[in-house]
Amino acid sequence: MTQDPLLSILNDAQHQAVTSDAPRLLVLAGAGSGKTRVLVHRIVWLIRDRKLTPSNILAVTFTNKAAAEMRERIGTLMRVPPGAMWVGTFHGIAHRLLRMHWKDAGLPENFQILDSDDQLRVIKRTLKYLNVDDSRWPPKQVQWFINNQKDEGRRPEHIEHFGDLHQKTLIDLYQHYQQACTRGGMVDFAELLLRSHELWLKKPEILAHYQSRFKHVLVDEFQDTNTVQYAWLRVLAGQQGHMTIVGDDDQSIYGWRGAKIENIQHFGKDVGGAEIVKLEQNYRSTSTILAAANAVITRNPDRLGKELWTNGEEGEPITLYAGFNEVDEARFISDRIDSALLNGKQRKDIAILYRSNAQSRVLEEALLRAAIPYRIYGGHRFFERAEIKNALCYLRLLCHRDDDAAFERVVNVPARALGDKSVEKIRETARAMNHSMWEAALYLVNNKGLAARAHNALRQFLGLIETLAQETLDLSLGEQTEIVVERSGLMDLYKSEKGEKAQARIENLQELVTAVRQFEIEGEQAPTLANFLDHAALESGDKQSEDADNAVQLMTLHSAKGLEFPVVFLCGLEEGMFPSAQSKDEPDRLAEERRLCYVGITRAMKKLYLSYAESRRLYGQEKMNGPSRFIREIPPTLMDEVRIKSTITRPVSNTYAGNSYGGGSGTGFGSGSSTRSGTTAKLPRKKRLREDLIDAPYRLGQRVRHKKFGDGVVLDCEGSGPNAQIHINFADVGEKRLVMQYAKLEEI
DNA sequence: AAGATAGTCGTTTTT
DNA sequence: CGACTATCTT
Repeated sequence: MTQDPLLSILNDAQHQAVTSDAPRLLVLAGAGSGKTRVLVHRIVWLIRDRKLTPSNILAVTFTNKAAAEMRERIGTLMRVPPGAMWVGTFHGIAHRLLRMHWKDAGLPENFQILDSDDQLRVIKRTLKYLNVDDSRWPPKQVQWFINNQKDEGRRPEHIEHFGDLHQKTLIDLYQHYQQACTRGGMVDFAELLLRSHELWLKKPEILAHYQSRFKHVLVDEFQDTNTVQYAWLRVLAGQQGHMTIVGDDDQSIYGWRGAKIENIQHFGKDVGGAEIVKLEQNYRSTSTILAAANAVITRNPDRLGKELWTNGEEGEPITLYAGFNEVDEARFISDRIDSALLNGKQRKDIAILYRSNAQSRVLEEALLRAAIPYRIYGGHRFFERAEIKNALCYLRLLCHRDDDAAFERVVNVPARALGDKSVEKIRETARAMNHSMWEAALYLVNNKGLAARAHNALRQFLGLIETLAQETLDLSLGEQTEIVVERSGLMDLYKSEKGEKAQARIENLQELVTAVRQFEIEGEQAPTLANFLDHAALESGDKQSEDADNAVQLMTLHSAKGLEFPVVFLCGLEEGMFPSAQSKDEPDRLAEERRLCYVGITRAMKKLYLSYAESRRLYGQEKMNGPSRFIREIPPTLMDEVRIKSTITRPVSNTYAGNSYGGGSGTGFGSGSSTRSGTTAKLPRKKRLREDLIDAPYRLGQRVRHKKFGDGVVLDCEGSGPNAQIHINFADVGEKRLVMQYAKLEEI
């Protein structure tokens, strides 16, 4: 019994959670408490000991990454891939249901998924059509409104406007937007969920089928569920179905996008009693880090209540640094990273976390100057990049001519003399005919409804799509994509442009072909183009070379959720930054900021650094915000405050400032003239270290020794071979340019 | 039909 | 301040 691989490795709480027979189980899983393990083991236990079949189980997550991990771990533990088990994201599962029951859901068989970019375009068009002033109703806000309503399960007819013109207009826009979607057979992300919820309500026999199939529903990150998601789950589980929900109210950080922390807070009451298991033993962090996390989060009201503990070591104290300004703060961080690397830490073991993306800039510059390779999370994902979306829109048109969003996007890309007025004409005609733009375009071409130039251009475009569709009919997906990328003219378009950007676009298009081929290989039996397009829409593609490159990780606190790093720098801890200015005066929002801080602290395994800048340049103005209240909430006994006096004098130049910092906290301003940002060399923002590494005789950041100049760090390499110029920052004499063949450098 | 330029705005992100 | 957009200009 003790050798049972399923249960023997679990602690008591985990064991209880895995083997509970309660029809409603709430697992309150603290950070680093083994929640995925519990989910995975519970699923396997249900199959083995409660004789469920894989098809009786539905496991829901938020991200594709989490779903993939769970699926894989279940497979490993069961030794067979759990084929019939549904493991996926809310959206993925909703999508699957809608594909299977499209008719009952009131959708066309070939409906397309609209990503937020497409959605915004459709909304802009709707605004134009209704002649709505886009300064009073900014498209982004309209989008937010629509998605919000959908997340709350509301259709336009459910919303009251109480005679308010603004609200009335929003509802109008929602309605017309929805009509546009219907006309083009388009379904946005929120619609996937709302539709499948409506499917449950509208078709009891379908609901009954799934209720009897899914005897057990398990949900991960339950604190992030919104209203529709929760309603959908509740209806599906019904009276009979078992529910296991796993989550942590203290890690609810997505309230601003519709997540309802109440879902987890009131779950027990809501379902008429649930067994609650708390996973409080933490396997990730030192007790010092946990004590800090507990101290912060305990200030929040209305918690379900949980306190992390560990059997592990106390570890090092937390280091707190008060930067003189944001540049100084960044320099401190890059310097400490440098030492950590010297002490044998891997770059990928180190993360810098911040509240908002704008903060990454200074950090990047400091890392670049210190020649430390880094990687920034965020920005556009693979399938969202403009060139990829253009290619995808051509593919979309191939399988669905009526996809207006796709039509509009590429009808004049590459430019083929179809100006705004021609497109407007097509749009109007479509509107009048109550048909898609494709139909309208056909009509216009057949009836000579356009000026000669536009007429020819449009005819050519329509012909191109038809030809491509026919000629690639029997080809593999990969070949099809390759041909579309070529013949659409997209490849030539980017080839004619110059610069790194265009080069990257060409490479991305090539990578798209690779991605399609990969999809073909991995997918079950001969996937169709439509399958791939769904995949592209639903998985915007992590395609960011994963942890292949060993680099310091920079990301927002939100993106860091779920991850862990041996060394964490949590920076920008100032009032107004973190907690953000917009949140600090509203209790609920402040509480969410505090949870975000809790999330940040609990990412650290061994060593945590906290830092802030006494003065920060923000929007072109110097601000003195003062240290974040979150710092004060951590017991001082857990922290060491670094106060390095500016003692080292160095030659005045624009070189890296080495080990001298501006004054510590309490020191007046202006005392550290050496750290003024004006002396900072301007570094090209887009230049990433990884690209510079190619063919360089030395790795950037490589430590080298020179007979005369002593030890230094390689900053840059120009050229290769014996005449290559090596740019080195020497500890003693500052920056030097040396020629490879004479330098006689020794690697250290 | 692309390029300059004025104007705006300024958390957090997944699907 | 600087990134992004919308509008104007050539």
